[in-house]
Amino acid sequence: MTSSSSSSAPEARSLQKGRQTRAAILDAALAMASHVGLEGLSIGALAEMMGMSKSGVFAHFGSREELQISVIREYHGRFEEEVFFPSMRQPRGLPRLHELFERWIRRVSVEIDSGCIYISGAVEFDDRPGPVRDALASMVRAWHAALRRAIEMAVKEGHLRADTDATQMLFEIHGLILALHHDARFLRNTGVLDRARSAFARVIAHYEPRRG
Amino acid sequence: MTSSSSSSAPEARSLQKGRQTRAAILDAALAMASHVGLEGLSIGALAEMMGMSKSGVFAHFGSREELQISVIREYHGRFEEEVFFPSMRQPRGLPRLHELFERWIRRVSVEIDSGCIYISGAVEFDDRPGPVRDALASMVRAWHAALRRAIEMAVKEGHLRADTDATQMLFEIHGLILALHHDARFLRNTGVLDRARSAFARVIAHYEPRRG
DNA sequence: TGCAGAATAGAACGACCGTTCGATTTTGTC
DNA sequence: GACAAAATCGAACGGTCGTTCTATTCTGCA
Repeated sequence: MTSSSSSSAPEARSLQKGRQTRAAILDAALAMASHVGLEGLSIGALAEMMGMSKSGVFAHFGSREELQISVIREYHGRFEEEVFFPSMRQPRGLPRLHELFERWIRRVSVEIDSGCIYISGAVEFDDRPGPVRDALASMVRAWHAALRRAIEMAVKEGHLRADTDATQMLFEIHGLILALHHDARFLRNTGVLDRARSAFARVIAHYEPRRG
Repeated sequence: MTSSSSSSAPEARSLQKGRQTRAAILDAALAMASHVGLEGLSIGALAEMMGMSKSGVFAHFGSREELQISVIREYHGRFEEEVFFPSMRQPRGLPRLHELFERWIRRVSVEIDSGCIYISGAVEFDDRPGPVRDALASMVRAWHAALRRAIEMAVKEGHLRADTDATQMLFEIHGLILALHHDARFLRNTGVLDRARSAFARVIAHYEPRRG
């Protein structure tokens, strides 16, 4: 990989080799799942994609179900890192809420290779109880709770009306994301990003304190 | 099979037997697909559910893909019959639009055994070109076009502002349906039907002519 | 450098998949 | 009731699936 210096010692040795390949597998699995869904994940196909044997891949997870859950956790981590954490650097209230939404819609519609597993997974595991569904649901709920807190903060800051129903507002905003995902990814409509943005502005405006 | 009267003539003979069983299979397939998705449809499982052989089921469709498309068409027909046609009996404009929405949200959230294939299929076939996706997309688009017409009629009737962007409004309403589907079926939240209703009322109010 | 243990390969398993084909049963018609 | 056609069955096919084993290779530490 690299020829730096005379020392042949592996540069990145802080992790065992296993952790590294596990991370690489997870990376491929995430890309795969965003295309064919969590249920479409196949250890064989993953192995071929990685250039290793099925059992080699399998050994890192112990079961297909555990692989699916690991993929969900991985997605959750990236989602936090790309959407949640950066938005926390914005001031409380509307600025932060706006940043959350903007990063969210980009994540959902723009990054082509990384379709939203929260959304596709929700549909796939509608009617299928089990640990995968539980993991998925708990993370979606965590994300929704974070959004609700951001809304409630905006209320406390006086950016939104005091009688704002945060859950109701979240419901409406979430709907915009889902419509964006649907129209952009399935119908392949153009201009939907701006539709989502202007609808978001309307929702915000409705919950803003009476002005003028 | 039956001992009624001296005539052994089959009571319901207007259809060949084949059509009847095909319809019965389609019925079971629709129920199955709404639980496990169009991709989860399995001819073997369907055969067992019907009490017949795999090849017997298979012969009615010729391929799995054709079965999936038939299921989509069947769903489309039912959707028209339960949502679209009855709503056309309402007067043009807001009454009709309201009826369309009300029947739509019931279809999506209430009828447990008949989850919306439009929604689950859209996610499943996000990234999978082919005839199944095409069939699904064309029917979703037809349904959206019908809704857009209903909105435009409401504009013409003077129930909505003349400068209403019908596509934008449709986007927002569709989002409410998707949020309802998500929260009701995946998160199993309660009270979401009323959330959708009140959000719908808000959307309508926003596009209504300035009053007072 | 050697050695324990981790990592990977490879083959095999039973199960299910969609599909094909020929045999068999059932149906509708004269 | 006979006969052609339609409907259904049953077995088999090649393929993929997740999973389990037993070897083998590689890695990291003494």
